[in-house]
Amino acid sequence: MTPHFVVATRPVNKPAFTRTDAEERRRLLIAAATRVLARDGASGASVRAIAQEAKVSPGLVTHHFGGIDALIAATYADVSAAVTAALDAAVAGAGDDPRARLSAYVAASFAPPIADRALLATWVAFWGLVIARDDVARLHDEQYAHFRGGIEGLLADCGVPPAACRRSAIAITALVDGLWLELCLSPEVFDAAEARAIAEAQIAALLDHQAQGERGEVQRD
Amino acid sequence: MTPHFVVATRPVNKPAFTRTDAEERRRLLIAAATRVLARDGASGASVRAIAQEAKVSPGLVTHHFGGIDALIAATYADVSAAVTAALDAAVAGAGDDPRARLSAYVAASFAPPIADRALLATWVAFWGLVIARDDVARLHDEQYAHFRGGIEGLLADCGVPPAACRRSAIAITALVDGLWLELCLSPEVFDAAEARAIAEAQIAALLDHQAQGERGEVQRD
DNA sequence: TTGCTTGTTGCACGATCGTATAGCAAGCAA
DNA sequence: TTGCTTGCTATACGATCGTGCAACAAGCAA
Repeated sequence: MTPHFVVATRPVNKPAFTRTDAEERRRLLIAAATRVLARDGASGASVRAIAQEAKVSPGLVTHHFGGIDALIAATYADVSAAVTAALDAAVAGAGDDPRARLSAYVAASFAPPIADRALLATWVAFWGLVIARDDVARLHDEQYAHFRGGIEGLLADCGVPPAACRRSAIAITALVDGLWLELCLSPEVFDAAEARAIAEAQIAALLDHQAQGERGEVQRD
Repeated sequence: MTPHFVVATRPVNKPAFTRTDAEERRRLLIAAATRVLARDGASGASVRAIAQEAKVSPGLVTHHFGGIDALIAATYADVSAAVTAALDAAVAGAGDDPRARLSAYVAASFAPPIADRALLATWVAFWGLVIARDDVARLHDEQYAHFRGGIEGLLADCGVPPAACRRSAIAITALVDGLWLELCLSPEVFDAAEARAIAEAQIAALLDHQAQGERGEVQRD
């Protein structure tokens, strides 16, 4: 017996969906992709999962981004910008003392929202794309150059001679990245405070060593 | 018109496949998984791709490992062991001077087969699993503890006081890992020789700084 | 109220995923 | 040669993947 009426699946006066400005919708999809990437990792970030997280139809991803790859790349750019903003804000709020600004940068690297297992999942997914795709590799190179440039500036303000800035910045970037990675992967080995102390000790050693080198007391390498 | 005979797809006297000892076959599958992981990354490491690389039927993966996850975990253990062996061999071949042994460790970290884009792809895939799965996370913790323990021993031989060994080892591990990661991700920014020089300069600064601290000249942190 | 623009839905398509299983056959033992 | 053990193949299954497309409808303009 077929019913002669259709059961309403929603209140008749409530819209089935809300139209949104294209750019705003893109932002919402990027935000959803960020959450899914953080929660389920790279393998879980499918078109359907992201669309469900954003409470929209899967077709919208193709419509606004042309494909899942472009959405992931846009998410990479967005997360990178958020990390940069968090680090810049920490440095800007540290006052005028160059050494304090450098310490603020390091401290922010090991504090939320940067030192976060969810952010690590996002970053690992991106590294996978950096290896596999040239366009994402270019995004990474730009971001890394930007990070290193920021450290170089902070080091120059601390009195590091220009000739040593580049290698010192690479060293500190690598140190912070390595500590950040292990802090997120195995939080029980050391905590954020110890990561910060380790980084500070290394930076102090680096600056002292360079100052001695300038005075001619020690000359290695 | 159906032919009255069947076309032979292979010489009648040649075996269609060769039987192999179970343990040996497991090794061959792990080797194939390593190659696929390095070539195509985590997303390309499917059962079918690995089986094709090993020139066997896909069913063999399930038969010998019970599932793709166990094969990937076994591959992780195998690659970790290979890295450990390469580092140990470099240290063992460096003679008796403690400082030279530490330098050999660092140099090996930035040379083949360790500093290799293919190995990075494998490692990134593993990190994704470390985040998603507890059993792989335990594998990682064991490996990291092993690496750090090795550095701690080398540092102790270099005269670093026991109380400082732990944090110094974490610092050097993070520094080398960070340099290794960026060296593999963006080989055009700096090369292996510069990575080695940067790491050596940091280690020199660390050891000098600690020696000064012991003599009471400087006391920070 | 009417019409138009376009953001959005919902479904279908082929490809590929991991896994289970029935049966074949390689190679050793007798 | 015969028989047996078991490594191995081949196939099928359901689930899920990314994408394309036609129709729908929300919301503004007139």
